[in-house]
Amino acid sequence: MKRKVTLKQIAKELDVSISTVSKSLRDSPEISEDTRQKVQAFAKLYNYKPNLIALSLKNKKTKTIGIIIPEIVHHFFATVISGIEHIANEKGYNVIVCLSDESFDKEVINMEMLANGSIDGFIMSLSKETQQKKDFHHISEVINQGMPVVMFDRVTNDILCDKVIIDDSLAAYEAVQGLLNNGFKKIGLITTVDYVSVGKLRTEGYFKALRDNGIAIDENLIVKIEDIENCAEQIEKLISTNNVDSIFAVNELFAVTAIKTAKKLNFKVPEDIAVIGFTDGIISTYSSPSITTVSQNGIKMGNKAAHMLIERLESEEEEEEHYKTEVIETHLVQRESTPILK
Amino acid sequence: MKRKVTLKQIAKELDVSISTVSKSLRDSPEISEDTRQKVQAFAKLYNYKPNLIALSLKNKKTKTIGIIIPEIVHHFFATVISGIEHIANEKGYNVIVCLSDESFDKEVINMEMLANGSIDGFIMSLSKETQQKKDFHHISEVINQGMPVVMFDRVTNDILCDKVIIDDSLAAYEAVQGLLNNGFKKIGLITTVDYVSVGKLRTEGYFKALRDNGIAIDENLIVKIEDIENCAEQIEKLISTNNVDSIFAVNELFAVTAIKTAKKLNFKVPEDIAVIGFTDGIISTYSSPSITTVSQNGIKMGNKAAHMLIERLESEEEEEEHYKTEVIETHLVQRESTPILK
DNA sequence: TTGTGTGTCGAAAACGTTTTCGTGTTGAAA
DNA sequence: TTTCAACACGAAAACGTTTTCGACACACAA
Repeated sequence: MKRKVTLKQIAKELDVSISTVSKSLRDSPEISEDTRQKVQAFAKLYNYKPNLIALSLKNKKTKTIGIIIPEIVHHFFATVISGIEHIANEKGYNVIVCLSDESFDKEVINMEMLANGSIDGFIMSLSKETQQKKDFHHISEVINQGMPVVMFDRVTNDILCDKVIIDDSLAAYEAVQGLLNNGFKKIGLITTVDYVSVGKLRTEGYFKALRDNGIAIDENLIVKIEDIENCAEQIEKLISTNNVDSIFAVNELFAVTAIKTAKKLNFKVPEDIAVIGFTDGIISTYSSPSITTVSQNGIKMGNKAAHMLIERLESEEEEEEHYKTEVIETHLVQRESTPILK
Repeated sequence: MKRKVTLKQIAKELDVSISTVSKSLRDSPEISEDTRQKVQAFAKLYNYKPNLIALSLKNKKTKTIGIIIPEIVHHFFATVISGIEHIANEKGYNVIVCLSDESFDKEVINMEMLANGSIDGFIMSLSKETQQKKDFHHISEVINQGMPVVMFDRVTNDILCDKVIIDDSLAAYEAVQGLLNNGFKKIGLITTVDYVSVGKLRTEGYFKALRDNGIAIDENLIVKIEDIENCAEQIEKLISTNNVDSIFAVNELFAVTAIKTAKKLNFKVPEDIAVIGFTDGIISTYSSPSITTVSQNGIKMGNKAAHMLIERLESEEEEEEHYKTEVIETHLVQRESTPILK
């Protein structure tokens, strides 16, 4: 077993100083052709590679991006990571991933941990608990220390920083409008509890679409799901006791559960009940029938977030208070769970 | 904006030496009660936290685990990461994730990058291209430098290190045996090309089950899929031209595609064709019909891999050549795509 | 001979820690 | 008064880099 070789060892072997070795390897003109070649040959032979930790310490830059997300076993978040990683890699950055498990405490702990030198900046999406508590001190603290933060998807107005989002409300509006355009009138809504920012926004889009079309809002058609484990029961109640002609669900899981439940109750999808979901993930593609859904391009969000963060990291010093919010466009992916919508 | 405070700054403010500050914060008995309290109070006030990069350099330990996987938008790999992260977090480690995108070159580059000091050890699963080329020099090099490596799922016998796998062959055998026990005779196989280690092993399990039951192997019933994009065509050909009574697919995607294709061709699942998949992911659960499948507990694999790596990292010096291969148990999850199997 | 470059190189600081060792002061024992 | 331990603290090295600055040798011009 041969341990990694250092500048010091090379210097000793070749009987020159450490500085000479360093300069030789960086092709400094200070060094004579002779010694430079000698050093470079030796370094190559022993496969010298500079120690990145030492460089990080010296440069006060780690070339590493910290990602904090609620969970990773989740198609959307996985695609975002993929999008981030791709750009990061391209620009010579590594990516360190921490999961909050939707817990405020874990989010705080992870952020504080990473903030102590391990990374140059954050890309994050808020945990449910954080959104519920509305406590963002850990984030503002990090920003105050001069560490850039980019938030995506689950963001908050209480923090000033770069953000990447979709227009959740508009996307939901368009989906519901699509149903209305095609004659659907009793549109059920399956959504999350209000403190989940994106759930709330999508719900607002649903409201607005109904309002704009002069349709009264029927609270009986709305299901708010707190615990995903037993969402099936609530959905079954919605479908069986109200004769909805269609359903708008704020995520894939609710949508596929709605379809399975409808089929179980002997409704045909889309003939008896049309279903539109949100987030174009693996479920929507492979469900039977496949699900018409609002695409939410995680790769693009990740790409954009990484670009924004890296740009801020590499721009000459902090041009603070010039934060941008990028909106990634969405569109309706038409599949089998609805008739073709005009 | 207040930057992070260092020992040096505290020392200067309090007019003591850096060593005194360091010792005070670590409750060294060398320091008088007075100064210790004074320093600790000051440190708390300014929210001092030691710089982890400096500690890494000093201790030659980063408390970070490097993960290299082919892709992250993949339910199984995501669960493994989740499993790793959970244990890592528990033990005070961070996790840095790199994606090889199934490319040999990216795998090599990422490994070399991380090996230069950024991490203490690797957990990895081989890219397809690496398995095809059978070139593992980058891995043996890393191991040679004294950095522990734990491989999972897609492993190779050419490298000696800790491994976490399932018994792919046995699991496949049992699945196929399950079909045979229930009277199925013409069992189609949808598998990958041979160089994918797990695909090959699962194929072998299929062979062995047929052999043990005295059933001749019919090459017409076997589809090997190279490119996942157009697997539907090959599967359609399998189903339409051979009257298979059941299908064993070596992953979820093949299984769900088989079901969709069968339905398209007006076969009923499971009545006309029963389908068993591999890997209990999101697709198997939410497909219609839901898919009977071999569970492959990614969380457990991740947990185990993390435990093995951390144990090796923290055991007193290298007790080399004592590598273990852990086999995670699997079992058949019975769902709707098959009759109840005895 | 003196002075001025020029070409090569090394010493040392810096990044932020921890830890070993040395040192000065104090008090008490001899 | 001398000696010695105990106490409290500081200097410095070490981790592995990069970079600034100074130094030395040599050649060439004045």
